Amino acid sequence: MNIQQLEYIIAVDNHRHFAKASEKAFVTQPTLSAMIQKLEEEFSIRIFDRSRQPVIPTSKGQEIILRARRVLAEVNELKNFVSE
Amino acid sequence: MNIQQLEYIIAVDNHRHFAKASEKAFVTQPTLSAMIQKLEEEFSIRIFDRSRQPVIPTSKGQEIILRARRVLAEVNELKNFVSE
DNA sequence: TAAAAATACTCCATAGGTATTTTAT
DNA sequence: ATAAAATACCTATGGAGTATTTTTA
Repeated sequence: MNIQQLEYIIAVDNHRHFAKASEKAFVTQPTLSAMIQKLEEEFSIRIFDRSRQPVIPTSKGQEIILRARRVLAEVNELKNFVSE
Repeated sequence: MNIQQLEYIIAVDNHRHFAKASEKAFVTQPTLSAMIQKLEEEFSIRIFDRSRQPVIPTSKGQEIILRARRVLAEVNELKNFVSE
């Protein structure tokens, strides 16, 4: 798990669209797809259901997204403190 | 910045000793040193004062360590949720 | 002078890219 | 037929190691 992967899943949750999320995250669609797949494999959990459009988080995925947001909130607090 | 770097600075804060911290973090001393240096360069901040033994955090370093602990606490909550 | 951290390399894992294929609307 | 995600493959960065040198007690 890394911070970028958490940013990627938040971007997908925000846009419900891998390609759009990848733009917002400043990476290509295959990179974002691969990183999210890697996270899902590491966790042995499906975070998003891609079998329908728009892409939607699974119920476990929703819980993970919630916690990922909390991690990133603390990361941002740290970054903000450093850049002051 | 990555999660491991935050774990490394916490390990150093806990042991006030790079070599001991590296053992606890299951990496070698040069790896831990390099990763902390990289973080300090990225932040343009000295986190630890190595000019005396035991190694001691700077005042800014203390604030960073405090926030790093909060990040890692949320990371652990996420990991615990996943492995249940 | 002994213990600790820094430096100098080498290596390899993986994050990221481009091109293309598969899948869903 | 078209838009979206997955897959295949390649590259480059950087995380991690060993060996050695500086630096501090």
